[in-house]
Amino acid sequence: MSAGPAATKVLVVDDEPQILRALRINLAARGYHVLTAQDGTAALRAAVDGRPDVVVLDLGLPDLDGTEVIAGLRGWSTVPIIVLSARTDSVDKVQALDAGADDYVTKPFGMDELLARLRAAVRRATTTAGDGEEAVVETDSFTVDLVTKKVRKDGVEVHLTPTEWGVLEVLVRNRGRLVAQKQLLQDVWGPAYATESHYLRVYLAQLRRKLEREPAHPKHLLTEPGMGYRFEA
Amino acid sequence: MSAGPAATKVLVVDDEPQILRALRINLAARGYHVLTAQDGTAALRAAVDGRPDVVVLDLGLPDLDGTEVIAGLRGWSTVPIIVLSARTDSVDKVQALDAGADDYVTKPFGMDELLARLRAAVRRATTTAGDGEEAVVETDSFTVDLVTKKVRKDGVEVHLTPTEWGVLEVLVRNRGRLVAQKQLLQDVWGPAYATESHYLRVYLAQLRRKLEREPAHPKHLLTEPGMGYRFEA
DNA sequence: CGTCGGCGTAAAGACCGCGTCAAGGCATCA
DNA sequence: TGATGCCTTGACGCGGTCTTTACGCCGACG
Repeated sequence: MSAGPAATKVLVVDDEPQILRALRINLAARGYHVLTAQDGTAALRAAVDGRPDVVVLDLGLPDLDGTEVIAGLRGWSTVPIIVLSARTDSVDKVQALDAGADDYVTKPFGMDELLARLRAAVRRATTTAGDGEEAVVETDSFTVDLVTKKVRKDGVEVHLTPTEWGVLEVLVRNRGRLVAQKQLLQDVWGPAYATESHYLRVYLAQLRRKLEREPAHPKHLLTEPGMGYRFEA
Repeated sequence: MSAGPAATKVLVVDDEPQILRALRINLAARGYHVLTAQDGTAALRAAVDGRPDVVVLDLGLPDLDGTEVIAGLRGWSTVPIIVLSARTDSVDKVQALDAGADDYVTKPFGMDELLARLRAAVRRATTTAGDGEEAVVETDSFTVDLVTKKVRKDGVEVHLTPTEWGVLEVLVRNRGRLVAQKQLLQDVWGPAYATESHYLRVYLAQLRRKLEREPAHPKHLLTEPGMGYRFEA
C-alpha cells in the first residue's frame, strides 16, 4: 500500500501444538508475521481479524470439517490456502482442492518444500494482485454484502433464495467483467448443468424483479446476448 | 456455430510418448483443448503460438533443463505451470517452485489428483485475473478490453454480437501478426467452417463500420488479399 | 481489351436466444 | 396431512443475429 514493505502475514491452523510451534518458529525465523489458530472457528475469526496473506490449514481439526473451513474462507476471500494433511488418499486431495484450496501437502512434509510452496502461493497472489476486493458492493438501487450474504434494496433487506444468491454472488465477484453462461451455470449448479441456459433466464428475471428499479430495463444485471451476463455498479 | 473455442487450453510437455498420450486422452475426455510438445524449445514455441491457459511440464526434457523452460515462460507470461517429475527430492521441488512453477506433482501420480490440481490452478488464474492493464488494447479510434469484453469507440461503448466479438478477439490477440482466413474461421466458427471465407468479408465489414473512422479505408482491421487479416494498433 | 477471382457492401428471410408467465414436482416443517 | 417455499420445466411472443443471396468494384492475367 503506502508505508513501506510489511512482512507477509501467515495464518497457521493446526490442532497439534508441536506442529504449530515448529511452523511458527520456522516461519518467524524467515521474517514472516505468524498468526495461529487451533480449530476451525478460531481460524475463521483470525482470518477476518488478521487478514493474512496466506493460510496454512491442517485438515482434521476438532470442530469443523476441512472443507467447511475452506468454504468459510472462500465465501469472502481469495487468500491462498495450503492444506496440510496426514491423509494421502487422492479423494481427500480432490475434495480439498475443489473446495477452493490452492495446494495440498501430505504429512510428514519437508519444511523447505512447504516454504517453497508458500513462497509460490504468495508470489502468485501478489503478482496477479489487482485485489479490488470490497466485501460490500453498492449500486444506486441496492447493496450486496459478500461476507454476511445479505442484500438490501433502498435500505430494507431483501430475501434471496440460495440459488438466487449463488447467481448474484458470482456476478458481483466478477463485477464489470462478462461472465459466460457456461461459467455461471457451472459455478452455481455444477459441471453437469453447463448447457441449461434456461435457468439463467429464469433466475436473472427474478433477481431483476427483486433488485432493479425497472426490471424490464436493467441497469446493473445486464445481458450480453449469446455470450453471458455482466454486473455493473 | 459449433462448440469450439470456449474450452480451456492445456499445454502438455513430456518426452515420454505414453505419458503424453495418457494425458492427452484424459484431458480431451474432460473437454480440455490439448496442445502437446516433446521438448523444451517446442514447448516455448507452442506456448507463444497457442496461448495455453495452463501448462503441465515434465522435468527431465532432452534439450533444456526444467528451470530454463520455466524461466522462458515466466519471462513473458504468468500462465500457471504444474510441474511433473519423477524426482521426489525436495531440492528439486524447491528449485522448480522458486523458478516460478505453481505446483509440483511427483510421478507416479493419480490422474484425478492431477486434474484437481489443474482445476485449482485454472480457477485461481481466472478468478484473480488482475491482468487489467495489459489486456486493454488501444488504437487512435477505439479500445478493446480483452478481460471485460468491452469495446469503446471515442469513449462510448459499442455493442458487438458474439460472432463480431469472436473475430475481433482473435485478431487482437494476434495483434501485428497476419491471421490466416482458415485459422480465423476455425477459431470462431469451428473446424467445419474452414472454407467459408465469405463470412469473414461480412463480419470484417461490420466490424469496420462499427469501429473504424473511415470504414472504406481501414487503418487497423487490415486485409491481406489472398492470405488473411491483420489487426494493427 | 475482356474475363475472372477475390473483396466489400447491402438487404432479406430463417432462425435462435431472451424474457415472461405459469404450472408441476419435491422437499421441509408445522 | 396440509401448507409453504423453492427448483424445475414448458409454452409463447418478440427482437436481434446469423446465414445466404445478389451485385458492384478492382486488380491480375491472358
